[in-house]
Amino acid sequence: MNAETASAVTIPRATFASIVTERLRASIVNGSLKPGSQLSEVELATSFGVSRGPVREALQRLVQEGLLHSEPHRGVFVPVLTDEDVLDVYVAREALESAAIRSIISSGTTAVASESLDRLVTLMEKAESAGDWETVGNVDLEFHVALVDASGSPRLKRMFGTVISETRLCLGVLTADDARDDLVEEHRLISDAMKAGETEQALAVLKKHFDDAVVTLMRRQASVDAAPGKGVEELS
Amino acid sequence: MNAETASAVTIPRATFASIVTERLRASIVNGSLKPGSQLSEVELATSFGVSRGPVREALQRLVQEGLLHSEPHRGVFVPVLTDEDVLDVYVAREALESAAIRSIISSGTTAVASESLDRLVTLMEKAESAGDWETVGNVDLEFHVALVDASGSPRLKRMFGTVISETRLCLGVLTADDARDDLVEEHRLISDAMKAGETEQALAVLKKHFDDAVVTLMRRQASVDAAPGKGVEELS
DNA sequence: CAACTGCAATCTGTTGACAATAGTCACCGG
DNA sequence: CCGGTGACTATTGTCAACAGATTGCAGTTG
Repeated sequence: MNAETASAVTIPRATFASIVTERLRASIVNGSLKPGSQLSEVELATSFGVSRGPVREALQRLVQEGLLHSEPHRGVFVPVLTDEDVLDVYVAREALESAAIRSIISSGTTAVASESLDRLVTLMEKAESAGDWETVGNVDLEFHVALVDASGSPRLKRMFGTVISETRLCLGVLTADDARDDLVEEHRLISDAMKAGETEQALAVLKKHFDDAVVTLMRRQASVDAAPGKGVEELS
Repeated sequence: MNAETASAVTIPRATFASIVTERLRASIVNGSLKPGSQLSEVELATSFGVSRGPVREALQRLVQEGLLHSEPHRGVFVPVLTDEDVLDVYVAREALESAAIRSIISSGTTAVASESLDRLVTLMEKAESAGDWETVGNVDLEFHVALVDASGSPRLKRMFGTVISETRLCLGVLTADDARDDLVEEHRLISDAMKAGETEQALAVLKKHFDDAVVTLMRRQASVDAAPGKGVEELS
């Protein structure tokens, strides 16, 4: 990460706009930028050491990705995800990933897909037995990205990129609390079902996988809401 | 069009960027801007009578919609859709619209969905009997947009917006040549199947609908390729 | 005659400043 | 005490100019 940043500063073969976009996206999904907080163009511009132009471009991109919310003449804000949003993210994921599974199996490229998928599941299992839940969470997402990648559809992949970012947004970091017993196993089941050409079986496991994730997130969100949260603008 | 321009000059209630975006989008989907051609920022700016800022913003929006292709430090181009692209667009559409159908039926909001869907099908049938193929094509797309809208999923809707734009891009204007006998009827079948709660039936018709569209587009593309086309850069 | 190197033109990327709109807040009057 | 009106401020929309990069051409050299 350091090397990338350093080379970016010295030799911006990538544009400032794309750099700012990446940095902002990372800050949003890893939680550095708290949901609900406002992002000022001038503030970001000075903090990044660039002009408003690239910042403006980056903000616009992220708004269209759904990672930021823009209120005209008010400002852009980090979105606060409601229960409906969480549900909706998983509706979108199911749509995309189901299509990917169908596409992979029907096109007969299951073998190459399973190879990378299995590798990731093995990684997950290792991280799980090591109790490294953060890695489990990251590899989890990698698995699903690899799944959609394997479909070979640029558009599925493109759309999934934004949705997976939103997933990260509402996921934060995975902790031991969120880990279900069958979280890792479900990935193995999906990969195996695909390998066996059992389309319906794979889709069923995927759906269960998402349903479980949603209830876990809902429950966590409920506990956060119940807690005397750090209201940003309540008692100012 | 004149009125819009005039009001825009005097009272820009909409921003220049959004105006340029609309105009460009229209030019792209209706074919005024030939695929493969480069769009110069300064050229567009002068032709629209605005600065490069708004033009740049408009171009960026369209790039993210998939209606334009950007090569860093090179410029933005109107994409040339290959057969794989056409296929991929319909893979993406099937993913999204299938999910929409499932979501609508399972959430029991089929009644309200069918109402607007039926209305559009009726419009299509009228246009068809009038031989107005352009209207048939437009209402066709409206039908599918309404279908995804009815799912009530903001993310499905957002993703579909870009894909439907790409569909327009590879569709151009519908002519009598492209019109299949069962084109309009299939929409009625989808709506009816949904109304009856026949999920699998609706999905099957949708798939056939897309498969037919793809072969039609492929055939047309093949004929275009075969024709001694106006190669833009071949014989310079 | 072909290939390589250097230059120039043209485009994008970026900047800083200006202008206008909308939201906010304080003040005044009823 | 409450409502309206005014100015103020923050943010966005827009512009013209500058800088960096890429492409194509021309001149030169093997």
